[in-house]
Amino acid sequence: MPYSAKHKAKSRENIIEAARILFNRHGFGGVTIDDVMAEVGLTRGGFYSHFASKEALYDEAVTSFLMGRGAQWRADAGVGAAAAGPEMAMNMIAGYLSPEHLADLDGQCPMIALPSDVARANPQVQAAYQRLLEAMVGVFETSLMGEGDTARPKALTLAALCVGGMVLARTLPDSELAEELRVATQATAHGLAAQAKAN
Amino acid sequence: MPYSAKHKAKSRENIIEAARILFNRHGFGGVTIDDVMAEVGLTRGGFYSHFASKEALYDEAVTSFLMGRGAQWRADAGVGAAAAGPEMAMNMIAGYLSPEHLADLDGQCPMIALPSDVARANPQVQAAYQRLLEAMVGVFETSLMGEGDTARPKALTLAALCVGGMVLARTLPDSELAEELRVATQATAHGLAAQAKAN
DNA sequence: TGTACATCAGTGAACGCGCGTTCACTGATGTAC
DNA sequence: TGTACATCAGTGAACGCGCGTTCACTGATGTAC
Repeated sequence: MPYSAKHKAKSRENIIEAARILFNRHGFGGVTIDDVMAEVGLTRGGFYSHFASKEALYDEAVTSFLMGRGAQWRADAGVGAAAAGPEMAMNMIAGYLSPEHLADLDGQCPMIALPSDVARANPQVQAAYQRLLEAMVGVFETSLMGEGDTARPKALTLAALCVGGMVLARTLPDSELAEELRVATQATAHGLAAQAKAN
Repeated sequence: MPYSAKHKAKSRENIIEAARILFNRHGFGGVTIDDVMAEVGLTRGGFYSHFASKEALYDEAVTSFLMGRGAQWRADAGVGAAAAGPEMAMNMIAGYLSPEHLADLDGQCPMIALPSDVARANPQVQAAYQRLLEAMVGVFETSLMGEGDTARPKALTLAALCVGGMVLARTLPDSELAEELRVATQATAHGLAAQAKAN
């Protein structure tokens, strides 16, 4: 048998990683198969021995964020740690609405980079996107569990604030206004997460 | 002179109106010049006697929302009325995060439909988008003026909540989750807008 | 150890289609007389 | 009032390019003997 067993799997991973970054930067329509393959040092033709179509790659790229960097974020925030509390939500908000995340075009969360693309993509891609949101909401909900009935709606609201703030900040050409928006959104989100259970 | 003076202007308006709706539904890349012209009963070739390019049309379509339906919304919310107060913000939130707006693919605010398109469009389009946001923030800020220092950041946060909630709800394939998100976001936004100045 | 071989990841030319844009032309309209 | 005319909004064929996808081929690799 030619090539080691892992050779092709490695190429596949490289392609997905390159795709995730390029899609984040330029959107689905702004990236060509050529772009992706060139990025990993391969040529156009080989693509279809790895993926059925460009859309299939898109799906994989979104999912890879959830499993990779997204999982890292959740771990950093304290998910899975023995004592889950409001500080888990606080950590997530601090990271998601951070200046670093706003500046990180390559590594950013696809929920920020791709919403209008996804709204018109096939159901598989939309499902991958929804899993991203559910993971985020899940972190908030777990973190705020002590609040009882208000935990769930508050978790959803925090997700909308995080994503909404970043989407708008990313889209605005005026970077001062973008930063003002990021700061205001972050402060409010922190406030909501820290609010006493009495609410 | 052939044709009445208003004939061409009317065609131009029709094209922009059709474009606004189609772009809202399908995004920039999902709409062709043919689609737009066919919608108003004209043919492809005539387009370029009205607009320099597809991107120029995109710009006009976003701006037309601001001037048309967007202005209507602001008036409905009470902008320009003698007594501007928190209820103006409440009205805006009620309308923006309403089930009707969520369902209205054609008439929706372009900030919801097009964020990732715009983030990669030319500066002129981005500027048009920013004016949309500034109009919305302006309404909130005016409405909350009584709060002093907190009015501005709160206005920005409310805009992020409104747009973020709708963007996510629109993107989710699970309509129950989408509705849950819309309701939670709306409730929080209402709460923030109504909060005592003491905050 | 060295050589022939089978496999298959990757190559790159070609295909086909869609779409933004151009352009020579048409025909409906209002005006001049 | 009626007719010739100039204008220009709109027509539709054609162009050119990009890009997703296909396919016959290549050559690097590990195995068999």
